[in-house]
Amino acid sequence: MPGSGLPATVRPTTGREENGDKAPRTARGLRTQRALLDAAAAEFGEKGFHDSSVVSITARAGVALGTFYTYFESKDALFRALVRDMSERVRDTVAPVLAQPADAIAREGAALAAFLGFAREHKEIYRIIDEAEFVVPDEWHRHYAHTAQRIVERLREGEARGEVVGPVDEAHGWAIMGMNVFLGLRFGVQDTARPLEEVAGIANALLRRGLS
Amino acid sequence: MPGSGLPATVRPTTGREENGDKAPRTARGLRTQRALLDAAAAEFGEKGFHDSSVVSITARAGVALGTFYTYFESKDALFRALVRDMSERVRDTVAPVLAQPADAIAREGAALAAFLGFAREHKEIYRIIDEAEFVVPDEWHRHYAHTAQRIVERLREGEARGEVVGPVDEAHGWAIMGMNVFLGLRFGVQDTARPLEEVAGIANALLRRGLS
DNA sequence: TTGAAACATGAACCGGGTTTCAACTTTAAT
DNA sequence: ATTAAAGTTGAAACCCGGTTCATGTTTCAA
Repeated sequence: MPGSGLPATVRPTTGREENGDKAPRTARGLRTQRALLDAAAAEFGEKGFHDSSVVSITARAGVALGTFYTYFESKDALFRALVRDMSERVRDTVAPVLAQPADAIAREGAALAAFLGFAREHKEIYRIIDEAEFVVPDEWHRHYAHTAQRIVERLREGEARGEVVGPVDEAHGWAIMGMNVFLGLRFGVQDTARPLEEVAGIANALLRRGLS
Repeated sequence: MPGSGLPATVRPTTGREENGDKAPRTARGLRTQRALLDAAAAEFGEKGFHDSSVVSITARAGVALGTFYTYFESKDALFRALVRDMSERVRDTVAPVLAQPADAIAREGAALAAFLGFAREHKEIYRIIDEAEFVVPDEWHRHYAHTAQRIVERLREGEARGEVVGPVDEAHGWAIMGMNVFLGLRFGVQDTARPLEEVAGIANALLRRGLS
Protein backbone atom coordinates (compact mmCIF):
# COMPACT_ATOMS: atom_id res chain seq x y z
CA MET A 1 0.00 0.00 0.00
CA PRO A 2 2.76 2.51 0.75
CA GLY A 3 5.57 3.13 -1.69
CA SER A 4 7.88 0.70 0.08
CA GLY A 5 8.95 -2.38 -1.81
CA LEU A 6 7.74 -4.55 1.01
CA PRO A 7 4.66 -6.68 0.73
CA ALA A 8 1.96 -5.53 3.10
CA THR A 9 2.43 -8.59 5.23
CA VAL A 10 3.53 -6.85 8.36
CA ARG A 11 0.61 -7.64 10.55
CA PRO A 12 -0.72 -4.85 12.73
CA THR A 13 -1.35 -5.72 16.32
CA THR A 14 -4.72 -7.12 17.11
CA GLY A 15 -6.68 -5.99 20.11
CA ARG A 16 -5.66 -9.14 21.93
CA GLU A 17 -1.97 -8.34 22.13
CA GLU A 18 -0.18 -6.68 25.02
CA ASN A 19 0.23 -3.39 23.26
CA GLY A 20 -1.00 -1.17 26.04
CA ASP A 21 -4.10 0.69 24.92
CA LYS A 22 -2.55 1.40 21.55
CA ALA A 23 -4.58 -0.98 19.40
CA PRO A 24 -6.53 0.71 16.58
CA ARG A 25 -10.31 0.63 16.92
CA THR A 26 -11.24 1.73 13.46
CA ALA A 27 -10.60 0.87 9.81
CA ARG A 28 -8.76 4.13 9.42
CA GLY A 29 -6.64 3.41 12.47
CA LEU A 30 -5.74 0.01 11.12
CA ARG A 31 -4.60 1.49 7.83
CA THR A 32 -2.45 4.04 9.59
CA GLN A 33 -0.83 1.50 11.83
CA ARG A 34 -0.06 -0.74 8.87
CA ALA A 35 1.47 2.17 6.97
CA LEU A 36 3.69 2.89 9.96
CA LEU A 37 4.80 -0.73 10.26
CA ASP A 38 5.66 -1.00 6.58
CA ALA A 39 7.45 2.32 6.58
CA ALA A 40 9.41 1.24 9.63
CA ALA A 41 10.42 -2.08 8.09
CA ALA A 42 11.78 -0.27 5.05
CA GLU A 43 13.48 2.43 7.07
CA PHE A 44 15.13 0.09 9.58
CA GLY A 45 16.20 -2.19 6.75
CA GLU A 46 17.92 0.66 4.94
CA LYS A 47 19.45 2.63 7.75
CA GLY A 48 19.47 0.40 10.80
CA PHE A 49 17.75 1.19 14.08
CA HIS A 50 19.82 4.10 15.28
CA ASP A 51 20.02 6.02 12.04
CA SER A 52 16.30 5.65 11.56
CA SER A 53 14.14 8.32 13.13
CA VAL A 54 10.51 8.50 14.08
CA VAL A 55 10.33 11.72 12.08
CA SER A 56 11.52 9.94 8.97
CA ILE A 57 9.31 6.91 9.51
CA THR A 58 6.19 9.03 9.88
CA ALA A 59 7.18 11.07 6.83
CA ARG A 60 7.58 7.85 4.84
CA ALA A 61 4.23 6.64 6.05
CA GLY A 62 2.66 9.97 5.16
CA VAL A 63 1.36 10.78 8.64
CA ALA A 64 2.20 13.41 11.20
CA LEU A 65 4.84 12.90 13.83
CA GLY A 66 2.48 12.73 16.75
CA THR A 67 0.40 10.02 15.12
CA PHE A 68 3.18 7.56 15.76
CA TYR A 69 2.45 7.64 19.47
CA THR A 70 -1.18 6.79 18.92
CA TYR A 71 -0.08 3.28 17.90
CA PHE A 72 3.27 2.68 19.55
CA GLU A 73 4.59 3.24 23.03
CA SER A 74 8.03 4.15 21.72
CA LYS A 75 10.54 3.63 18.97
CA ASP A 76 11.81 0.58 20.82
CA ALA A 77 8.34 -0.93 21.09
CA LEU A 78 7.91 -0.59 17.35
CA PHE A 79 11.20 -2.31 16.68
CA ARG A 80 10.23 -5.10 19.02
CA ALA A 81 6.95 -5.65 17.22
CA LEU A 82 8.79 -5.72 13.92
CA VAL A 83 11.34 -8.28 15.07
CA ARG A 84 8.61 -10.53 16.34
CA ASP A 85 6.85 -10.24 13.04
CA MET A 86 9.94 -11.00 10.94
CA SER A 87 10.75 -14.00 13.06
CA GLU A 88 7.30 -15.38 12.32
CA ARG A 89 7.65 -14.70 8.63
CA VAL A 90 10.88 -16.64 8.36
CA ARG A 91 9.31 -19.55 10.18
CA ASP A 92 6.19 -19.44 8.03
CA THR A 93 8.26 -19.36 4.84
CA VAL A 94 10.30 -22.40 5.76
CA ALA A 95 7.44 -24.42 7.27
CA PRO A 96 5.77 -25.61 4.04
CA VAL A 97 9.09 -26.91 2.74
CA LEU A 98 9.51 -28.97 5.88
CA ALA A 99 6.11 -30.52 5.36
CA GLN A 100 7.36 -32.27 2.22
CA PRO A 101 8.21 -35.93 2.78
CA ALA A 102 11.96 -36.60 2.78
CA ASP A 103 14.59 -37.97 5.11
CA ALA A 104 15.64 -35.77 7.99
CA ILE A 105 18.87 -34.54 6.43
CA ALA A 106 17.40 -33.80 3.02
CA ARG A 107 14.73 -31.87 4.85
CA GLU A 108 17.33 -29.63 6.48
CA GLY A 109 18.85 -29.04 3.06
CA ALA A 110 15.50 -28.00 1.65
CA ALA A 111 14.95 -25.72 4.63
CA LEU A 112 18.31 -24.06 4.02
CA ALA A 113 17.52 -23.54 0.35
CA ALA A 114 14.21 -21.94 1.30
CA PHE A 115 15.93 -19.75 3.83
CA LEU A 116 18.54 -18.60 1.33
CA GLY A 117 15.79 -17.65 -1.09
CA PHE A 118 14.03 -15.76 1.65
CA ALA A 119 17.21 -13.89 2.53
CA ARG A 120 17.65 -12.82 -1.11
CA GLU A 121 14.16 -11.42 -1.22
CA HIS A 122 14.20 -9.80 2.20
CA LYS A 123 17.63 -8.50 2.97
CA GLU A 124 16.16 -5.78 5.16
CA ILE A 125 14.42 -8.30 7.35
CA TYR A 126 17.62 -10.23 7.84
CA ARG A 127 19.31 -7.07 9.00
CA ILE A 128 16.55 -6.18 11.41
CA ILE A 129 16.80 -9.49 13.23
CA ASP A 130 20.56 -9.14 13.56
CA GLU A 131 20.40 -5.68 15.03
CA ALA A 132 17.85 -6.87 17.54
CA GLU A 133 20.78 -8.36 19.46
CA PHE A 134 21.58 -4.83 20.56
CA VAL A 135 18.20 -3.16 20.61
CA VAL A 136 15.85 -5.80 22.02
CA PRO A 137 18.08 -8.64 23.19
CA ASP A 138 15.26 -10.70 24.68
CA GLU A 139 13.35 -10.72 21.40
CA TRP A 140 16.55 -11.66 19.57
CA HIS A 141 17.29 -14.48 21.95
CA ARG A 142 13.77 -15.75 21.66
CA HIS A 143 14.09 -15.95 17.89
CA TYR A 144 17.34 -17.90 17.84
CA ALA A 145 16.45 -20.15 20.76
CA HIS A 146 13.22 -21.16 19.02
CA THR A 147 14.95 -21.70 15.71
CA ALA A 148 17.63 -23.93 17.22
CA GLN A 149 15.00 -25.79 19.19
CA ARG A 150 13.02 -26.56 16.06
CA ILE A 151 16.11 -27.95 14.33
CA VAL A 152 16.82 -30.20 17.29
CA GLU A 153 13.25 -31.49 17.31
CA ARG A 154 13.42 -32.34 13.62
CA LEU A 155 16.71 -34.13 14.04
CA ARG A 156 15.28 -36.14 16.93
CA GLU A 157 12.42 -37.26 14.74
CA GLY A 158 15.01 -38.33 12.19
CA GLU A 159 16.88 -40.13 14.92
CA ALA A 160 13.74 -42.05 15.86
CA ARG A 161 13.35 -43.05 12.22
CA GLY A 162 16.96 -44.19 12.08
CA GLU A 163 17.95 -41.51 9.57
CA VAL A 164 20.21 -39.69 11.97
CA VAL A 165 22.72 -41.20 14.38
CA GLY A 166 22.21 -39.83 17.87
CA PRO A 167 22.31 -38.65 20.43
CA VAL A 168 21.12 -35.34 18.99
CA ASP A 169 22.34 -32.47 21.13
CA GLU A 170 21.41 -28.82 21.58
CA ALA A 171 24.82 -28.08 20.08
CA HIS A 172 23.70 -29.65 16.79
CA GLY A 173 20.86 -27.18 16.58
CA TRP A 174 23.09 -24.17 17.17
CA ALA A 175 25.78 -25.46 14.83
CA ILE A 176 23.38 -26.00 11.94
CA MET A 177 21.61 -22.72 12.61
CA GLY A 178 24.93 -20.88 12.60
CA MET A 179 25.84 -22.53 9.34
CA ASN A 180 22.55 -21.48 7.80
CA VAL A 181 22.74 -17.93 9.08
CA PHE A 182 26.22 -17.32 7.75
CA LEU A 183 25.48 -18.97 4.43
CA GLY A 184 22.43 -16.73 4.22
CA LEU A 185 24.60 -13.73 4.86
CA ARG A 186 27.21 -14.67 2.29
CA PHE A 187 25.07 -16.16 -0.46
CA GLY A 188 21.74 -14.54 0.27
CA VAL A 189 22.70 -10.97 1.01
CA GLN A 190 26.23 -10.42 -0.29
CA ASP A 191 26.81 -12.75 -3.26
CA THR A 192 23.46 -13.06 -4.97
CA ALA A 193 24.81 -14.62 -8.16
CA ARG A 194 25.67 -18.06 -6.87
CA PRO A 195 22.95 -20.67 -7.46
CA LEU A 196 21.17 -21.39 -4.21
CA GLU A 197 20.90 -25.12 -4.79
CA GLU A 198 24.63 -25.34 -5.19
CA VAL A 199 25.24 -23.72 -1.81
CA ALA A 200 22.52 -25.73 -0.11
CA GLY A 201 23.95 -28.87 -1.70
CA ILE A 202 27.41 -28.24 -0.31
CA ALA A 203 26.05 -27.66 3.17
CA ASN A 204 23.83 -30.70 2.97
CA ALA A 205 26.70 -32.91 1.86
CA LEU A 206 28.56 -31.69 4.91
CA LEU A 207 25.72 -32.78 7.17
CA ARG A 208 25.35 -36.09 5.43
CA ARG A 209 28.93 -37.21 5.10
CA GLY A 210 31.11 -34.73 6.93
CA LEU A 211 34.34 -33.67 5.25
CA SER A 212 36.27 -36.93 5.38
CA MET B 1 46.39 -0.01 34.27
CA PRO B 2 42.83 1.31 34.41
CA GLY B 3 40.22 -0.37 36.55
CA SER B 4 38.80 -2.30 33.61
CA GLY B 5 39.00 -6.05 33.79
CA LEU B 6 40.63 -6.17 30.39
CA PRO B 7 44.26 -7.03 29.95
CA ALA B 8 46.24 -4.11 28.61
CA THR B 9 46.63 -5.81 25.29
CA VAL B 10 44.75 -3.31 23.21
CA ARG B 11 47.56 -1.99 21.14
CA PRO B 12 47.70 1.76 20.60
CA THR B 13 48.25 2.90 17.08
CA THR B 14 51.83 3.20 15.98
CA GLY B 15 53.04 6.16 14.03
CA ARG B 16 52.88 4.12 10.85
CA GLU B 17 49.14 3.68 10.80
CA GLU B 18 46.65 5.84 8.93
CA ASN B 19 45.37 7.59 12.01
CA GLY B 20 45.58 11.11 10.71
CA ASP B 21 48.00 13.11 12.85
CA LYS B 22 46.59 11.58 16.01
CA ALA B 23 49.44 9.25 16.91
CA PRO B 24 51.00 9.91 20.33
CA ARG B 25 54.57 11.19 20.29
CA THR B 26 55.42 10.75 23.91
CA ALA B 27 55.40 8.10 26.64
CA ARG B 28 52.66 9.99 28.41
CA GLY B 29 50.63 10.22 25.25
CA LEU B 30 50.98 6.50 24.71
CA ARG B 31 49.72 5.76 28.21
CA THR B 32 46.73 8.02 27.75
CA GLN B 33 45.80 6.50 24.43
CA ARG B 34 46.05 3.01 25.87
CA ALA B 35 43.86 4.00 28.80
CA LEU B 36 41.27 5.31 26.35
CA LEU B 37 41.35 2.12 24.27
CA ASP B 38 40.96 -0.12 27.30
CA ALA B 39 38.19 2.02 28.75
CA ALA B 40 36.42 1.96 25.41
CA ALA B 41 36.68 -1.82 25.09
CA ALA B 42 35.08 -2.22 28.52
CA GLU B 43 32.43 0.41 27.88
CA PHE B 44 31.41 -0.86 24.43
CA GLY B 45 31.39 -4.41 25.75
CA GLU B 46 29.01 -3.50 28.55
CA LYS B 47 26.67 -1.05 26.90
CA GLY B 48 27.12 -1.44 23.16
CA PHE B 49 28.19 1.32 20.80
CA HIS B 50 25.19 3.59 20.96
CA ASP B 51 24.67 3.57 24.69
CA SER B 52 28.34 4.26 25.24
CA SER B 53 29.41 7.87 25.29
CA VAL B 54 32.70 9.65 24.85
CA VAL B 55 31.99 11.40 28.12
CA SER B 56 31.73 8.10 29.94
CA ILE B 57 34.74 6.58 28.20
CA THR B 58 36.97 9.50 29.15
CA ALA B 59 35.65 9.39 32.71
CA ARG B 60 36.47 5.69 32.90
CA ALA B 61 39.93 6.35 31.53
CA GLY B 62 40.42 9.15 34.01
CA VAL B 63 41.08 11.90 31.47
CA ALA B 64 39.23 14.99 30.41
CA LEU B 65 36.65 14.94 27.67
CA GLY B 66 38.68 16.98 25.23
CA THR B 67 41.67 14.65 25.50
CA PHE B 68 39.76 12.05 23.55
CA TYR B 69 40.07 14.11 20.40
CA THR B 70 43.81 14.32 20.74
CA TYR B 71 43.99 10.61 19.88
CA PHE B 72 40.87 9.82 17.90
CA GLU B 73 39.15 11.51 15.01
CA SER B 74 35.72 10.55 16.31
CA LYS B 75 33.77 7.97 18.27
CA ASP B 76 33.41 5.96 15.08
CA ALA B 77 37.13 5.98 14.44
CA LEU B 78 37.75 4.63 17.92
CA PHE B 79 35.29 1.83 17.39
CA ARG B 80 36.92 0.99 14.11
CA ALA B 81 40.35 0.77 15.73
CA LEU B 82 38.91 -1.46 18.42
CA VAL B 83 37.28 -3.85 15.99
CA ARG B 84 40.50 -4.18 14.06
CA ASP B 85 42.32 -4.90 17.25
CA MET B 86 39.85 -7.54 18.49
CA SER B 87 39.94 -9.28 15.15
CA GLU B 88 43.69 -9.58 15.45
CA ARG B 89 43.45 -10.86 19.00
CA VAL B 90 41.09 -13.66 18.05
CA ARG B 91 43.39 -14.66 15.23
CA ASP B 92 46.47 -14.53 17.45
CA THR B 93 44.77 -16.64 20.11
CA VAL B 94 43.79 -19.39 17.71
CA ALA B 95 47.02 -19.37 15.68
CA PRO B 96 49.27 -21.30 18.11
CA VAL B 97 46.68 -24.08 18.36
CA LEU B 98 46.70 -24.43 14.61
CA ALA B 99 50.47 -24.81 14.63
CA GLN B 100 50.15 -28.13 16.47
CA PRO B 101 50.52 -31.16 14.20
CA ALA B 102 47.21 -32.95 13.56
CA ASP B 103 45.00 -33.87 10.65
CA ALA B 104 43.03 -31.07 9.06
CA ILE B 105 39.72 -31.87 10.73
CA ALA B 106 41.15 -32.36 14.20
CA ARG B 107 42.86 -29.03 13.72
CA GLU B 108 39.52 -27.31 13.10
CA GLY B 109 38.21 -28.91 16.26
CA ALA B 110 41.12 -27.61 18.27
CA ALA B 111 40.63 -24.17 16.76
CA LEU B 112 36.98 -24.22 17.77
CA ALA B 113 37.85 -25.23 21.34
CA ALA B 114 40.35 -22.39 21.52
CA PHE B 115 37.77 -19.97 20.16
CA LEU B 116 35.17 -21.08 22.69
CA GLY B 117 37.64 -20.51 25.49
CA PHE B 118 38.43 -17.11 24.12
CA ALA B 119 34.74 -16.23 23.95
CA ARG B 120 34.29 -17.20 27.59
CA GLU B 121 37.11 -14.95 28.64
CA HIS B 122 36.23 -12.04 26.40
CA LYS B 123 32.49 -11.78 26.03
CA GLU B 124 32.77 -8.05 25.50
CA ILE B 125 35.05 -8.49 22.53
CA TYR B 126 32.66 -10.89 20.91
CA ARG B 127 29.90 -8.36 21.22
CA ILE B 128 31.98 -5.57 19.77
CA ILE B 129 32.68 -7.49 16.59
CA ASP B 130 29.00 -8.29 16.16
CA GLU B 131 27.89 -4.72 16.49
CA ALA B 132 30.47 -3.68 13.94
CA GLU B 133 28.04 -4.98 11.31
CA PHE B 134 26.02 -1.84 11.92
CA VAL B 135 28.64 0.67 12.95
CA VAL B 136 31.62 -0.05 10.68
CA PRO B 137 30.37 -2.56 8.13
CA ASP B 138 33.57 -2.60 6.10
CA GLU B 139 35.65 -3.53 9.13
CA TRP B 140 33.13 -6.20 10.03
CA HIS B 141 33.16 -7.65 6.57
CA ARG B 142 36.92 -7.65 6.52
CA HIS B 143 37.01 -9.68 9.71
CA TYR B 144 34.64 -12.38 8.56
CA ALA B 145 35.96 -12.56 5.03
CA HIS B 146 39.48 -13.12 6.36
CA THR B 147 38.32 -15.70 8.87
CA ALA B 148 36.42 -17.71 6.28
CA GLN B 149 39.34 -17.43 3.89
CA ARG B 150 41.72 -18.86 6.46
CA ILE B 151 39.43 -21.82 7.08
CA VAL B 152 39.26 -22.53 3.36
CA GLU B 153 43.04 -22.41 3.05
CA ARG B 154 43.48 -24.87 5.89
CA LEU B 155 40.94 -27.24 4.39
CA ARG B 156 42.72 -27.06 1.03
CA GLU B 157 45.97 -28.05 2.69
CA GLY B 158 44.10 -30.98 4.22
CA GLU B 159 42.72 -31.80 0.80
CA ALA B 160 46.24 -31.89 -0.64
CA ARG B 161 47.23 -34.28 2.13
CA GLY B 162 44.25 -36.49 1.42
CA GLU B 163 42.63 -35.78 4.78
CA VAL B 164 39.67 -33.92 3.32
CA VAL B 165 37.62 -34.87 0.27
CA GLY B 166 37.34 -31.94 -2.10
CA PRO B 167 36.65 -29.80 -3.80
CA VAL B 168 36.77 -27.37 -0.91
CA ASP B 169 34.50 -24.41 -1.56
CA GLU B 170 34.12 -20.91 -0.16
CA ALA B 171 30.81 -22.13 1.22
CA HIS B 172 32.64 -24.59 3.47
CA GLY B 173 34.52 -21.72 5.05
CA TRP B 174 31.38 -19.73 5.75
CA ALA B 175 29.47 -22.77 6.97
CA ILE B 176 32.16 -23.77 9.46
CA MET B 177 32.68 -20.18 10.56
CA GLY B 178 28.94 -19.79 11.15
CA MET B 179 28.91 -22.98 13.17
CA ASN B 180 31.78 -21.74 15.29
CA VAL B 181 30.32 -18.29 15.82
CA PHE B 182 26.96 -19.58 16.98
CA LEU B 183 28.49 -22.23 19.18
CA GLY B 184 30.64 -19.49 20.67
CA LEU B 185 27.55 -17.45 21.34
CA ARG B 186 25.63 -20.30 22.94
CA PHE B 187 28.37 -22.10 24.83
CA GLY B 188 30.90 -19.33 25.23
CA VAL B 189 28.75 -16.38 26.18
CA GLN B 190 25.36 -17.72 27.29
CA ASP B 191 25.84 -21.19 28.75
CA THR B 192 29.24 -21.13 30.39
CA ALA B 193 28.77 -24.35 32.35
CA ARG B 194 28.99 -26.86 29.54
CA PRO B 195 32.47 -28.36 29.09
CA LEU B 196 34.09 -26.83 26.03
CA GLU B 197 35.64 -30.06 24.81
CA GLU B 198 32.23 -31.67 24.74
CA VAL B 199 30.83 -28.97 22.48
CA ALA B 200 33.92 -28.92 20.29
CA GLY B 201 33.76 -32.70 20.09
CA ILE B 202 30.17 -32.69 18.87
CA ALA B 203 30.96 -30.13 16.19
CA ASN B 204 34.07 -31.97 15.14
CA ALA B 205 32.20 -35.25 14.82
CA LEU B 206 29.79 -33.45 12.55
CA LEU B 207 32.62 -32.34 10.30
CA ARG B 208 34.21 -35.75 10.32
CA ARG B 209 31.24 -38.01 9.80
CA GLY B 210 28.22 -35.83 9.17
CA LEU B 211 24.98 -36.82 10.85
CA SER B 212 24.23 -40.06 9.05
C1' DT C 1 -28.60 13.56 12.35
C1' DT C 2 -25.65 13.95 16.05
C1' DG C 3 -22.17 13.83 19.46
C1' DA C 4 -18.77 11.14 21.86
C1' DA C 5 -14.87 8.55 20.90
C1' DA C 6 -11.17 7.83 17.90
C1' DC C 7 -7.83 9.78 15.21
C1' DA C 8 -4.50 13.38 13.35
C1' DT C 9 -1.58 17.32 13.79
C1' DG C 10 3.11 19.61 14.45
C1' DA C 11 5.18 23.12 17.37
C1' DA C 12 7.54 22.92 21.46
C1' DC C 13 9.70 20.63 25.13
C1' DC C 14 13.50 18.16 26.68
C1' DG C 15 17.48 15.57 27.42
C1' DG C 16 21.37 13.84 25.59
C1' DG C 17 25.33 13.42 22.84
C1' DT C 18 29.54 14.79 19.95
C1' DT C 19 32.87 18.00 18.87
C1' DT C 20 35.48 22.43 19.29
C1' DC C 21 38.58 25.60 21.34
C1' DA C 22 41.40 28.94 23.81
C1' DA C 23 43.89 28.78 27.96
C1' DC C 24 46.98 26.10 30.66
C1' DT C 25 50.55 22.33 32.07
C1' DT C 26 53.98 18.90 31.16
C1' DT C 27 57.58 16.78 28.49
C1' DA C 28 61.95 16.27 26.39
C1' DA C 29 65.36 17.82 23.14
C1' DT C 30 68.92 21.25 22.83
C1' DA D 1 68.08 25.87 32.13
C1' DT D 2 65.34 26.91 28.25
C1' DT D 3 61.61 26.63 25.20
C1' DA D 4 58.97 24.69 21.48
C1' DA D 5 56.17 20.85 20.94
C1' DA D 6 53.10 17.72 23.00
C1' DG D 7 49.59 16.96 25.96
C1' DT D 8 45.50 18.36 29.01
C1' DT D 9 41.43 20.68 30.36
C1' DG D 10 36.23 21.37 30.64
C1' DA D 11 32.96 24.84 29.48
C1' DA D 12 30.20 25.80 25.77
C1' DA D 13 28.78 25.58 20.98
C1' DC D 14 26.24 22.84 18.27
C1' DC D 15 22.91 19.31 16.83
C1' DC D 16 19.73 15.89 16.91
C1' DG D 17 15.87 13.20 17.77
C1' DG D 18 12.31 11.11 21.08
C1' DT D 19 8.21 12.35 23.33
C1' DT D 20 4.26 15.33 24.82
C1' DC D 21 0.09 17.86 24.38
C1' DA D 22 -3.53 21.18 23.36
C1' DT D 23 -6.15 21.77 19.42
C1' DG D 24 -8.65 20.46 15.36
C1' DT D 25 -10.79 16.76 12.33
C1' DT D 26 -13.00 12.37 11.15
C1' DT D 27 -15.56 8.27 12.10
C1' DC D 28 -19.44 5.58 13.31
C1' DA D 29 -22.93 3.80 16.42
C1' DA D 30 -27.24 5.09 18.10
